[in-house]
Amino acid sequence: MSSGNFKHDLFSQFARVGKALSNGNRLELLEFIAQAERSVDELAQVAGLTMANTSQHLRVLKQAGLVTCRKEGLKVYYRLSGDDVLVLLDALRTTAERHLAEVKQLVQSYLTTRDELEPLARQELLDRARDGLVTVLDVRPEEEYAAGHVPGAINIPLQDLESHLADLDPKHEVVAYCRGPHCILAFDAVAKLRDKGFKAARLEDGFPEWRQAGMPVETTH
Amino acid sequence: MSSGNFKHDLFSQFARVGKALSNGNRLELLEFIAQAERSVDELAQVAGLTMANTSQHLRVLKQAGLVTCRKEGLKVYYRLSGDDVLVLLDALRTTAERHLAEVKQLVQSYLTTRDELEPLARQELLDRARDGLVTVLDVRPEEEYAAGHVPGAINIPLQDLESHLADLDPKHEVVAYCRGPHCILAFDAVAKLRDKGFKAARLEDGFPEWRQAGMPVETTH
DNA sequence: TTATTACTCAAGTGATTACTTGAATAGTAG
DNA sequence: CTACTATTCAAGTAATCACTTGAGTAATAA
Repeated sequence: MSSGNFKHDLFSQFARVGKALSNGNRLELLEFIAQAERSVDELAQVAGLTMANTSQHLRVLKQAGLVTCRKEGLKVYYRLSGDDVLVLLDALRTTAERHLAEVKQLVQSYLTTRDELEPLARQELLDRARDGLVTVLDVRPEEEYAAGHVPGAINIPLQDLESHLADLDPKHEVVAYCRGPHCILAFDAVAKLRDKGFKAARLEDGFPEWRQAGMPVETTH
Repeated sequence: MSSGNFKHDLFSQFARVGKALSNGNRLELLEFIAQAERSVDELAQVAGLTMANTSQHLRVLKQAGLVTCRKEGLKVYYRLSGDDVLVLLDALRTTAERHLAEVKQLVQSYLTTRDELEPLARQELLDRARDGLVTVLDVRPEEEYAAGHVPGAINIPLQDLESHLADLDPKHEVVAYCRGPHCILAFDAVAKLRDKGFKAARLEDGFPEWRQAGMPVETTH
């Protein structure tokens, strides 16, 4: 009978996945990997970690089965090992947001100082874009945009926004999006645009969620 | 601009939830709490931990926003803080099962030694039960059964199964279920029944998943 | 009142984790 | 071949974690 070992072993295995999610830097790496395949030094740079440290975090994620990697030339590219990992990350964010007062407050205070407009829902964005009422703005880096973006969206990475304001029609409302509901790129973009007199809003969440929801996706060939 | 702190703080908060999921004992407690409200010593007993240790684990789960508690008389009852926690646990299990060879192997070897029959899907169970073709057997303890069970299911806790075999119709197939896809009660029950010559199978997962899927639920008044 | 129960808190210990530093490996370029 | 780049490995340290022990706190019972 017993089976106490089976149970114990099983929960220990589940805990390995939990452990992989138990560190802020690893979660940041995961969110970044969720956008597209990433090399180790890209990841190290964006998360502000050393190569060695990043490599170790990636090893943990890999051993937990959350990411896989392939080697191409000198570089090693990491990606999520499946869509279920996106679901898991989303569940984690959702739970954190619903039950942790600290997260609510953090997002709240950031939103009110940066973005007084309510974020826009996905379907609403598609409708307004189809009617030519809004300009959809993808503020992610070029490679991410190329890997897949919201149909009709134009790509101006955040750091280029200031010098490309002329490309935008001041009469149209601008809807910015980036990597996810907690990616700060879109917040910053909206802040900058509103500062320059544009009417700007954020998409309710980011591109991975858009794709996940089964909305249409355009790629650059 | 900056906002590096916002991002960092946000991921740290998310990691708090991950940390809560990073220990096997805590996951076991969570799965047990997912069934119904539980007192601390019930939880300590089932997980084989000391009271103090259990209490500390529960504090971690509470601070991560995964459970809440209420005091009634001497006892403190813990429960999940929302359905989104069930979703999170399910995502964790799913990811672990899909990507961790160890889990696959563990479940596989356990299934093949204990349960040669394939588990039964939810809707299929309802259909067959409605037609009177199967006996649905809830092998969880009485209190859990009372808190909610599959309509028409009879309750025989695992330890009473041997002495209550006469209550079961040998002509009917028996479908057993318990707390979840990895709860060992149903495995053991099926093993015992098949040992006694019954035709027995497991429900594909357990009662929380049944409830979660919006299937009908019966309670004992 | 004292005793008992159910639980939490606090201090201590060994194990694990995150990160750093420096060396090792593998693939590419000259 | 050597030089260089991207990555991993290995060793060390400070911080954190899991668990134990023993004391402390409410709520109930005698």
